[in-house]
Amino acid sequence: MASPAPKRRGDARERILDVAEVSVLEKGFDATSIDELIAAVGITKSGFFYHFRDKTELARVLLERYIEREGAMFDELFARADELNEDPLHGFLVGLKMLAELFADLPNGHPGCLIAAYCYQDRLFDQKVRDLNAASVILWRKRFRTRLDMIAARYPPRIPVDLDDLADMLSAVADGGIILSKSLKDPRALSRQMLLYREFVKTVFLGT
Amino acid sequence: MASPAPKRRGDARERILDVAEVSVLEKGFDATSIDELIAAVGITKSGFFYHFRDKTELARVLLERYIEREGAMFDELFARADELNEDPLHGFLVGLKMLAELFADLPNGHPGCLIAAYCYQDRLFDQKVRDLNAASVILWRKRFRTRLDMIAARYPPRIPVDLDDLADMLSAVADGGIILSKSLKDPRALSRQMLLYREFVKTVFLGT
DNA sequence: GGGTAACTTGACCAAAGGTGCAGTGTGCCA
DNA sequence: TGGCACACTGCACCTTTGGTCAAGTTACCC
Repeated sequence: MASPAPKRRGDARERILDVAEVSVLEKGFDATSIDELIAAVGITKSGFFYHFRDKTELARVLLERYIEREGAMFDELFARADELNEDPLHGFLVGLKMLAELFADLPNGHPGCLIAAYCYQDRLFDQKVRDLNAASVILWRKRFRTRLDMIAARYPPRIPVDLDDLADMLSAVADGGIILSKSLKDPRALSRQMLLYREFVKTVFLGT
Repeated sequence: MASPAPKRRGDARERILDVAEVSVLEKGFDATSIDELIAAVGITKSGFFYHFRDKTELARVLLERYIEREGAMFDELFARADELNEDPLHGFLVGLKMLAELFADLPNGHPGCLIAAYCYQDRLFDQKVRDLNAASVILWRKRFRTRLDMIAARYPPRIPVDLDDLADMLSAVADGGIILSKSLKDPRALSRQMLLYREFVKTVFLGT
């Protein structure tokens, strides 16, 4: 077990979010009770409502934090991969391999994608949260589409694919791979799917 | 709106399952209240507990029904595709195209995959349900792996891929595509991802 | 030493899952 | 025609959970 809730004053809000995120990914948002969160964090119910107007606000803040954090992580990873490579294709391929290794090294498997969890609990959230969700998917598409454009400029695609779709496919394979890994309780499944996507990208731009 | 719950005697159980499935895919299992289900079906709470020991049993029966129904649907679709083609590769490619068209023609988009929904609510269910979930993923793998083996026997792969992984990728792209479609509220995203997977399969066995 | 952020205490409410059990109407089989 | 079983209804009651309200306390910063 982890340390027994040291009750550091002042960071309760962040700790609520940490505990809530794990719980939402394991049980869903509705099943994540406020009582459970405050017990884990070591505050009272009133303390919770001091930080969040209601459970809806928790959902929104949770998603905002997730989008920002994961976006930064991906940007950083692919920026590092680019530093090691002049060529945009090889930079992307190295990035995908690093991503696969990162996923493979998670000891308990990937904890899950909040975007995916939320879209299967759509009706629980308000329009603001749903819009945030959709916007983040578009953001992922743009993120990778930019890279694919740079690659396509140097390596004309050997297979006719829409680059928006190919960009979306990274998200799809990640989300699908997480579901495989979670269902099978096999952390490696996600990593293997990422490498398969990498193989596809390689083939699109370099051929067989 | 649909017809106003005709209250046909004797089929309440099946109608509970129908309503529950939609609700679970939109709100999650915990947020799907028994009160809501019995109101939609037009029976009492006691009526519900006559059919299901508890909510856990509803979850199990729901998943069993889903696995059986979707499995039969896929088998039928690919069997039809095979009838039109002597060649296993072309049969599979035709099947994938039919699948993409099927997805594109769903007026309100794909309702969602219960396997995916359940794996993001894992801790809500008992071991029996979790095992059922994992077994169904293995079953999907076997289903497509058998086809890929027949294809590989005639068309040696041009790209080094593990055929189990390539079989799993269909599930992954389907689940990931559903998440894309749901998040973006764009029913076509799933269909496009399916066609991209089809392009990959084609390239693996035929080259560029 | 005063103010404010970050909480606590405790009372209360409605909705939801769940239990227990007696009763009822409808169709089918002998 | 009788009777039995299936598919429910009706009602009383319990606990947990989200949420509200008002008033008080504690630590830290200026």
